[in-house]
Amino acid sequence: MRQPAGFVKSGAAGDNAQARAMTRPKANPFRRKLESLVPLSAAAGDHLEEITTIYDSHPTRANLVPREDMRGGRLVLMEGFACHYRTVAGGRRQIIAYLVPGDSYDLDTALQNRPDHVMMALTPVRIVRLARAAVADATQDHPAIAEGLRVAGQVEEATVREWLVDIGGRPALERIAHLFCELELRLRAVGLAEADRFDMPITQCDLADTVGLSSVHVNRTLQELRRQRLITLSGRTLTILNRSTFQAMAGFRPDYLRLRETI
Amino acid sequence: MRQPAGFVKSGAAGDNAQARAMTRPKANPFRRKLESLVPLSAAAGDHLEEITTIYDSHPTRANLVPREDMRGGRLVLMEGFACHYRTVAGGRRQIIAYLVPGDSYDLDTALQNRPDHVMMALTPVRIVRLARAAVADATQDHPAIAEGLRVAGQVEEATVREWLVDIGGRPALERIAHLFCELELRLRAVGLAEADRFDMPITQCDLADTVGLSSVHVNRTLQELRRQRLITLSGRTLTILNRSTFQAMAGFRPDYLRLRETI
DNA sequence: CGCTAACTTGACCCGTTTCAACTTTCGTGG
DNA sequence: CCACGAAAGTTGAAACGGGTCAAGTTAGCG
Repeated sequence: MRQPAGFVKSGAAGDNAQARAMTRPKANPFRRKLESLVPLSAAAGDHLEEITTIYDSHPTRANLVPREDMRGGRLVLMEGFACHYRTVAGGRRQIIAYLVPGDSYDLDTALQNRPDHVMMALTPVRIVRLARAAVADATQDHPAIAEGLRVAGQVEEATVREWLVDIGGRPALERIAHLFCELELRLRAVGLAEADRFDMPITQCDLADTVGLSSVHVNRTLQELRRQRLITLSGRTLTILNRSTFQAMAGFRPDYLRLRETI
Repeated sequence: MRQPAGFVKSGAAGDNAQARAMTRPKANPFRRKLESLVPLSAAAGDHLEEITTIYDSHPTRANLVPREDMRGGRLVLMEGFACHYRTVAGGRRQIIAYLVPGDSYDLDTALQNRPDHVMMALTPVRIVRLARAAVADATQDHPAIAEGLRVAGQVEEATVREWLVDIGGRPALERIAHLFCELELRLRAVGLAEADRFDMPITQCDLADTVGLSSVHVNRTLQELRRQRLITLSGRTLTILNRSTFQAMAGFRPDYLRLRETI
């Protein structure tokens, strides 16, 4: 498999309708994300949509947030996948966090990281850059938005701890399964997963750098997950075949994501 | 080796003077901790000392913060080591963070963790419980204190990410070495390490649960570190024999601790 | 002065890595 | 539109790091 098509092409006519439904959220993902964490008034939700209409596109592997501008601002991912990683002496790379549509992060805290911390697009992405003032306005006008962003930050922290536990001592099968459980819920929260099926454009190398395994072993583990009929993975579409069994096997408990409804 | 002596005995007469100097900070560790992160006025420093005079003691393995009281308060560790861990199905345990003297954490965020998140004393400890009002007063009277606590929180987050990178893909020797480098700097910052030597009361089982190895392998790795003359470890006293070599071997770079002077 | 927690050691086993070749997929340029 | 090239995925064989089990030894504390 190869890297996903760019937006120009995928936006063109002739697309498979189902694929579009799965990758194109019906509502603004930033709004949906915060709504998944805290109750939002219609006015607050509308406000979020208004400030996230102007975005720019970047291709796979683009380095997001290299510049010093936008101090105090916030980056919002509207479409595509990105990741936050750190390089280690020896050429290794550790992915620390994924960003999926609706996720955002503070540019100030990003800028005080070491230069070996990088934010990179894993697929073609669309991002909105909110200026400090825009964030300040939104949070002052709508306390629920401030609360939502605070909770989102706490979830981020909790997620890193969860990954630490996962990588610290679970065998390969459970590690990867746990990651898939998390992605499924996060994507479902913003309307990008239905019927336990979602678009998973992450390469096996990226997965390896996430869970601390070699890409060869990730490949074999994915085959094992398929062999045991726990998932299907054709093309870029991942389906979890029996959610409760799968979650139990992975030792996954969704509490740390703080979703208001976990379905 | 056995678990460390309780405070009653260690405070009694007949102690080795050097050992006392190493385990008894000259100044208030909470003050020193925040001073190591941000400049503090004398008034702010004195204020910190004033609010941390009343503490209570707990023995090794005591579960800290079980109660629902103290909402909005803050727990400050004044003496001894503690850790934050999570248990996993299968009996495994993953230590997520260490607390050394001067470290503190917010009881609100602690209380919204799952019940399988535990804060436990690794040695006999003395802790101060600051009520919400005490924290609010201190941060309002002295903005530098608020800033210091904010930075301390950011350092905590950065430390978890650092551990993730460490555990994600470094061999045993470097994993443990990296942890020792971090502990040395954190203890030095509060005056509990001198000449690259410090009191390391963490058992090999605890180390194992921290770095994601078996205790047997931790034991062998420690022997290997000694054999290579990188450290000495007699009783509970750890000495790093050649700091710059050791840090380089461990891939350790102290930036993430945000210490004002790294020496 | 014995009990118990912590540490140590040896042998064997298994999960995972490494290396290297090969196949498939897909984007691009001719 | 096809062919080429590069990125992604797949496979096998061999080596190794680390795990497990089980039996010790040491060292503090009561």
